[in-house]
Amino acid sequence: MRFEQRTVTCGFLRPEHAGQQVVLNGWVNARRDYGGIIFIDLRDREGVTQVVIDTSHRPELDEQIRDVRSEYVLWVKGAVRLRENPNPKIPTGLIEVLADEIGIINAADVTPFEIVDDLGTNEELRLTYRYLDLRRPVLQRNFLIRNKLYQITHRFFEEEGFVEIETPVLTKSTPEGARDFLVPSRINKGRFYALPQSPQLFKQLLMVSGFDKYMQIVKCFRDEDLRADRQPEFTQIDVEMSFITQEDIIALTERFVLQAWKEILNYEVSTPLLRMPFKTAMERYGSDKPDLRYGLELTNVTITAGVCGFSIFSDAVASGNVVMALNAKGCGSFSRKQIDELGEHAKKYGAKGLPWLKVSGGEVTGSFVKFLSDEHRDLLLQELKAEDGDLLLFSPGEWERACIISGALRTEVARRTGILDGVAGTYSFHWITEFPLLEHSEEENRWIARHHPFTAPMDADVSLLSSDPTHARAIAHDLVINGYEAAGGSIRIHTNDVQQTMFDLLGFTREDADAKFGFLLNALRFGAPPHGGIAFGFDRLVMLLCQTDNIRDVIAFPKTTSGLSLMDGCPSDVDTKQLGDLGIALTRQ
RNA sequence: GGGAUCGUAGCUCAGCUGGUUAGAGCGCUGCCCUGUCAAGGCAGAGGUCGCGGGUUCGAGCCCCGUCGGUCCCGCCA
Repeated sequence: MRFEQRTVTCGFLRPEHAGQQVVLNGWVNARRDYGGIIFIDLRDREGVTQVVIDTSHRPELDEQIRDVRSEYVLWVKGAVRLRENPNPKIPTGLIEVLADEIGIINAADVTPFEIVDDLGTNEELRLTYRYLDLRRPVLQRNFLIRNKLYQITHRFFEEEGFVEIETPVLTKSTPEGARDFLVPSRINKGRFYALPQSPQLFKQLLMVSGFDKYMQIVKCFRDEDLRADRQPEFTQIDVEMSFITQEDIIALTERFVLQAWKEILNYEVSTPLLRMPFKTAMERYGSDKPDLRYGLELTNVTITAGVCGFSIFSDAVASGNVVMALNAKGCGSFSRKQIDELGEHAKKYGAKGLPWLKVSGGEVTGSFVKFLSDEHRDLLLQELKAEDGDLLLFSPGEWERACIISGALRTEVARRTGILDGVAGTYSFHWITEFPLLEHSEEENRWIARHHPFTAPMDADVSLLSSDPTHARAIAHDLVINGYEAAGGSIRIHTNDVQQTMFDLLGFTREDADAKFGFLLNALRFGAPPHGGIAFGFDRLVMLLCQTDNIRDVIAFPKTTSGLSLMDGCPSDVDTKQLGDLGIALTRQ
């Protein structure tokens, strides 16, 4: 099959090229047939160029392109000329190519969906034919942005003196944290590798080795349930440094984000970024990754609520719980049905109900107003700065749970009132710091690490480890962008004894700790430098840069929420020979 | 593990309280048309209502199961 190679792409030509002879290669985006004259829009990843077939100019072409339909692959040779009727909607809209010769490079069946941007097609079909979906300009743009971020990342960290080192993909399964994807070992039957949830331990060991500044763009794997912003395999920018403090990590991260947003979006991130302790974030926004593009802050009304006479509140407070409240500004017009829907939303996060008050025309109504004295009612209104037309939503409960419920209501109210739409296209960057080091697992009835068990406690809180572990804070930092956890890291424990103490606290026996993390404990005995780092969720950064809230829009071949790849059909059955080689027998088909 | 929601033509959807031959737009096929770019006109083809079972005189619609998509809670050190 003969075809002439392109001399320009489909996005290249402009009026100054008029008169030039060119060759285009591309896909048929659309065909408009007028009998004597036919227009073909030819598309490649750079753009679309209109090709004109004029039968009075080249009568033989009419027969040649008779069969040409959408998504055929063509080569076209012809002269560039200015259009009679320009199309201002596309960059090449001032010119067209008058075809002298056309060849069909390959035919195409009718595609299962049209290759257009404003596609209503459901994702199931798009993922089944992902290679066609990826022809759509909107997705092509996302992957060009993704590529830009790869390049910026490598350049930035290179210039900062970092060295990229690859860590293993076949690693040891560790019990803490997310479920591992396991890989059976054929040579060592009955034993398994695990795919890394992150290269955490390897990068710490590289610090012990003296590599000082390490980075890697690396695939990580977590066998947990999926979400709109979560895939089982994902990419992170993994960073670790020695002889540094938390300030160095924060400053480095800010320089990186500044550069990425500048180069890709020409957006000026104003640094230094706001920092907020975990506790403040929870109290004011009900989240450890609050979206700060809008206010709508929460209020802790525990003191007033405790004595207001409403037993749900006073009982909660009497048992050591709190009452958080949200003033949903201007939502006083919400119907009973809408308020009930908010209540249902709150219940998803563990609320038992949703007490509310409404201020309308100087009148206060609500689910529990009859239990309140005028004095306590007015006090609550005052604390919440309630004005006419406001809706007040209350969440009694255990502190963190009550905050989370109120925070979920905050987000939902922002969505329903159009506040979220109003901030689309803007960015808010900030740090959350001073995370609790530990949290208590009811399920396992022991302490578990909130971040991971290698995170160092804040110097001021080291003594709390033995006396009051709940209140020990970690030297940890999360970068939050528009309500997404975009990066997270910490200063690590770099001495054997503190790491051992941590494992003790987490309920590991010495033997356990040794069996699972002995190699780390050993390494910390041989002169480990103080170190720390951060890991960026690469896919989430790309999501934010592309302004999509679906992680599948920035991953070329993603899985569905049940972990399937609809295109190639994995995970799939394997034959018994393969299983036999691995020494594996299935208990159930 | 749990909740919500969806599955009808190639695509997007409509289809009332269970009742005749399941509709529309786009796409597709054919013909016409020399300036369109969401081309237009005329004609036409195209359906196992995701799958299996049940209730009923009768099921796209009701019930049970199952498969798949999406969103969320739990989970995600």
